[in-house]
Amino acid sequence: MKPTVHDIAARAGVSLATVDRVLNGRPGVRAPTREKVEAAVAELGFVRDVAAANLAKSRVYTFAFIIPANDNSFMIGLRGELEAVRRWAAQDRISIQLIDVPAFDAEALASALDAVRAEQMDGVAFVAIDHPLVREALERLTESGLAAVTVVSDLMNSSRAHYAGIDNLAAGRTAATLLGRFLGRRDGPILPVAGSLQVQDHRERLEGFQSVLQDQFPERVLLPVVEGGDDPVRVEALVSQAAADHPELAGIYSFGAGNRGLIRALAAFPQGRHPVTIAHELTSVTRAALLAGHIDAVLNQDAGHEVRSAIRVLKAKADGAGVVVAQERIRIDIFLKENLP
Amino acid sequence: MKPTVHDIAARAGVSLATVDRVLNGRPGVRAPTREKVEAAVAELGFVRDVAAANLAKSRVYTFAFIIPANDNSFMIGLRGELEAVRRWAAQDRISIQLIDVPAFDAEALASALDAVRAEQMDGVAFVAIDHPLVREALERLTESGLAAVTVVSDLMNSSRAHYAGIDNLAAGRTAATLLGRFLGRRDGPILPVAGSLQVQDHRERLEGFQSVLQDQFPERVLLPVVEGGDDPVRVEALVSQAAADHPELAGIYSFGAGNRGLIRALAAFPQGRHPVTIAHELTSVTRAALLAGHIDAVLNQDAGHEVRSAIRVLKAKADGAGVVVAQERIRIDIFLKENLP
DNA sequence: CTGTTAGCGCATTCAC
DNA sequence: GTGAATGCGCTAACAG
Repeated sequence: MKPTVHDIAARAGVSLATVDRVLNGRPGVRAPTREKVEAAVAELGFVRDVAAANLAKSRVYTFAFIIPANDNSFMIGLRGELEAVRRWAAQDRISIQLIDVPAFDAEALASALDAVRAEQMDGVAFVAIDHPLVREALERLTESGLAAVTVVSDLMNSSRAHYAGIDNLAAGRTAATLLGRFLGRRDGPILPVAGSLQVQDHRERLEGFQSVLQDQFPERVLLPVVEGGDDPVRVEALVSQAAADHPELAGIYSFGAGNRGLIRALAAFPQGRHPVTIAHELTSVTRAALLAGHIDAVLNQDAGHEVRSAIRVLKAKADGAGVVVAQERIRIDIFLKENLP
Repeated sequence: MKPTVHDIAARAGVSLATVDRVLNGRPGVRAPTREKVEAAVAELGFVRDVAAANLAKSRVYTFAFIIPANDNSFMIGLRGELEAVRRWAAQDRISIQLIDVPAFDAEALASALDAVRAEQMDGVAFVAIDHPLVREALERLTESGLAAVTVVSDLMNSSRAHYAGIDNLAAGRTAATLLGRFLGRRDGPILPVAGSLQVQDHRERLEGFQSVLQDQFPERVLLPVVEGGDDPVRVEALVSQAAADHPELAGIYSFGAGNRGLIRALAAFPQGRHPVTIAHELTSVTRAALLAGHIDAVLNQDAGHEVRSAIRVLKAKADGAGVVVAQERIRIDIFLKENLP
């Protein structure tokens, strides 16, 4: 049988209350007593039963998710996953509060973080924006003992406990390899379509893409990157324009949102002159395009996995427990028509 | 506050014991009393606190994993994942027993299943072999109220509660698309290398592969499949032989184990005549080969995910709870050099 | 058939 | 500083 607090108390010759004080690092125990208890814990290999502890405390974990009020399919999907996970999480006594902030608004994000700090929650997950205001708010947060994890977009060299998202540099590199190899000997330039180069993720994807292209496919011409602002209408216009300017257009790497516009532009290409296209995020739009043959591959980050991972990590931090590292690594999923879920 | 058994008892005008009897479907309650309790449960929206219940019962979930004593890297990795998950699972009061059976031995598997049944465990996960003896043992198992899930290899139209593994037909189709597109206009036949066509998984992969190849790349010649028996030595000999017989060999799809032999054979190819190669399962061998450029893509099933998924499903069944469906779907991972974890 | 009671492993008042 | 007692939500004897 696993040792309990009773066993520890007996072994150390003290009462339950004292054991509890030591275990939870509370004051009011003389050093020699504390050492006796710690020795007993080590000798018996005691590990506290978190479930029982939570029951006794009637503990409810309260986590906040700060999500940009962005209306693209990916963010909508993320919200959906969060909602779906809520009931599942409730069974584990964890309650999740969803906080909306305007998209791309560092100031709003920073004050949302401060608000969370004021509410004394157990942890917070947020889609990061790399901005001094956000960084400062994050530091304040972690200094108050709150666990913070970034989701989808990271904040390097900060005090966040974890990042639940993909390596965007690697994603760009993957796209380049796939596109280069799918194109084979087919001539023609490649058009990179960003959402916004203001965003760290997109910059990283582009950087990875360019680097592999130069390295592995040096003869391939890369057109100047265009920014669609994650807006279908603008994306459609930009792609159509590029098609007109470069009749030989052979490939497209779309690494922002607004893929609805991309698909519309692609549908206008003449048969057989269809550029090889790779896009990001599996949504109803990209899924349909993949099946229809308009898109050749989709790189995806699993929003559900990201949400669940963030919660697991937050809970582990709150319990002072460890995580299964491999389980928390978010993969760069490659979807072709054939391996669609 | 969430309602507790006390609230139900008060609302229904009965005692805790009676509530408990109804909740757990135990006999000894008159129909009208039972209905009163059920009404109270429904009205208050009561859901029982599984953690508290387990604490009261001192419940320990006991699950068995029946794994073939196969010494290929994938199975070794699977064992490793199982081991890694054990400590994590122990925190949730779940104990996992690992049972070895000789590989490809239906009779041994069937008696292992019977042994598990005799031991009154809570659930069992096993790598299935499609054989009448196994099917019968499985039926006996589930009829005794045990939950069973298949891992890696499924048993269709059986009473298993869940399959934690990939769609092998889709995997074969994915391989064909990737290989066909990577080859582009390069001439030459493709060699399919199986482990054993006795195994359902391998048959399915081949079937999917052939079907897409005929459909999408009808001009491509597919050589007769060779069976390496998951043995590196035999695989090396077979691939070398094929290379000698077909100097123009352009592609290889290896969908069994023994990839160490495949890599050795590939290393002997002259520069620039290297066939485009796709293999299964990311191991230290295939990872190194991917990085070295000997292999072009690896299709993978995440053994850690499969193990954790099997455990989650088994636990959910034992609790009579539901699962997050999307979380339990095992993806066909595509790994290129660029998106290696 | 139904109710009372004592715990599961831990945390938290309150006395001493 | 330390200890005894009570309860978290639920189950499982044992009575009645």
